[in-house]
Amino acid sequence: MFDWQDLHYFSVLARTGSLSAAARELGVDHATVGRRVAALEQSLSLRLVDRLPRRSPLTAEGSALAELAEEMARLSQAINRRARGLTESATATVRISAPPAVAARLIAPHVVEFHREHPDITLALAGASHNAALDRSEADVAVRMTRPTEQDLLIRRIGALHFALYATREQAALPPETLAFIAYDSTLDHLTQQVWLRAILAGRPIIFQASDLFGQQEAARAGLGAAALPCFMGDNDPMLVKLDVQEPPPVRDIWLTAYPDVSRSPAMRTVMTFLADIIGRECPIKAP
Amino acid sequence: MFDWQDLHYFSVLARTGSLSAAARELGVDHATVGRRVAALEQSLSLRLVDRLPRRSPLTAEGSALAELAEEMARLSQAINRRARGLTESATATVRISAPPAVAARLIAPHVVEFHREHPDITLALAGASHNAALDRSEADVAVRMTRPTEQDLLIRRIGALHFALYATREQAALPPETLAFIAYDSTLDHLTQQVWLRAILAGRPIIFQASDLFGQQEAARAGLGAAALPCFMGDNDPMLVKLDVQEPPPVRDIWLTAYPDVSRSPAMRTVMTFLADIIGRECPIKAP
DNA sequence: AAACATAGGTGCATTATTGCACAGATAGAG
DNA sequence: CTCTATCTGTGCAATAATGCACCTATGTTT
Repeated sequence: MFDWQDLHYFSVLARTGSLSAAARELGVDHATVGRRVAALEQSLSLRLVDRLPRRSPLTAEGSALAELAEEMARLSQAINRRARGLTESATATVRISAPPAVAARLIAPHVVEFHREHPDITLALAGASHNAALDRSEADVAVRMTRPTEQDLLIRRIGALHFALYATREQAALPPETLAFIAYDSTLDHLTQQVWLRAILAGRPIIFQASDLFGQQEAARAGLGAAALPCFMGDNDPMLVKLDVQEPPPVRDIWLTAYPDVSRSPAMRTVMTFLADIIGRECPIKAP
Repeated sequence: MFDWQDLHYFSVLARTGSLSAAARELGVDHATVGRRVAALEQSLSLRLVDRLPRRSPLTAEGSALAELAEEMARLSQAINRRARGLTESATATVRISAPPAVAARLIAPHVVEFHREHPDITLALAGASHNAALDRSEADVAVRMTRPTEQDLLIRRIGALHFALYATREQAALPPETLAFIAYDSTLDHLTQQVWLRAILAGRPIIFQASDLFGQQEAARAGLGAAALPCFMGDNDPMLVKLDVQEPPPVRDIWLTAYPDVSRSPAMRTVMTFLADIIGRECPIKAP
């Protein structure tokens, strides 16, 4: 089988009429075009080109083959177009990584309206406790509760997450000194809201430990005790009320991060705008 | 534009399912196939293949492009077939080499009827004193008066060339001891018919030496003397008559020779049959 | 469970291809 | 007719591609 690239060079020679013109279009030396076409002739055992001092007209055989070569050229252009279409539709699947609660309660509820406005963009939302590695393409864009430290990332502050203490009405009506508490397990003692909760215990017990906010919320709804929840969870739960606490509750910045070259694509811009909007509305940076 | 040969390698990978299988079919190293497909992916900005430890399945995008690549492959096979067809019609010009007299007087007069029967085959007839080098493609087929010695040639005896002494009627009517003779020059003393002629001189002179049979025939027609000519020349010349000679005239075999692979082509078979027929009719192996 | 065969990735030496510079030829302009 | 610009072919140095050997991983066979 002949080298398909030799045929490519021949097809351009056939269309342009000279080695030099073909070379200019292909971005190679005229000698290379000459050698490639000669290699094709040898491979096919056929004279495709009459070699004159200043011209290289096609032979009759060359003209016959040029038609098929032209068809190959059209196919290769179709492949390029198809590839571009696939590339564009490939970036129209945007993968988001966010802390589980943020993913499930802050972002997921708004995906319906996003999809209605942008049916051509598919969102893939992953609730992840760990920071997704953008450098390994684990996600295209990430929502983080701590400011990313990587140098080459695009980083934008999009919101402020307020926490508060929540319990059922019955639990809230009890004498404060009889309250019991719901918290994370001790592996997460470093979290800002966990530090705050331990600070307000005042000798009162943590009677339930859960590994995520969902479990804490469910236990609080069941009347087990009081839990430190993000306001977007507590405020939107009709069974829970906010408890007053002397110590001011913590606030954590919400960050959006992605690689700059990826974030330039239209689909990515659209998704990043969407995330900034809903998080900005639910967790505004400036207190209302 | 991507390298078309990269696409070729990808099309074989797509069809065979593995780098190793593609490499075997293409006759290259599996590493080369891997690199070529990677180059294609880079050029198209697309992931075509999932790289697993023992497999390289196509991605969805890869499958989509594989269809177009397969179409390119079919076209390239059509190009090969078309090229072979053109090559075969190119060999429909058959080049014949024969001794000059055989070419001009034995073969050339019959080319008209050959062409009428085979308008698609072009004959190129060369009268050559030296043996055309078939190994250097100086001719496709040769008529020889000596048996070729090359090992790998196809060799066939197609006729017997009879010689005789010819002169005009006036010369033939003279007393035999007064005859003068026409011969080749001394560089051709080794020829069978020249040896025979010198043997029948009986002291009579060679008064004219020519380098070819045409010159000898023209001198004989002019009444200069007697010449040893092939019968197909002498018998077909109304101005010449055959002279009786006691010593039996020589006979030389006529050989047809060509390379076997070339002689298998239909055009070559047709031409070789034509040569064997006309030479067999004019110079039969068995005396009539 | 162990051994064997095969697949894919990678570094490096070898081989092939390419670009560059130059020469010869030709067509067009002055 | 002469000069200029451009085209094509070729030798050689530089660059790129390939094959080879080796390593790791996996599936199959014993």
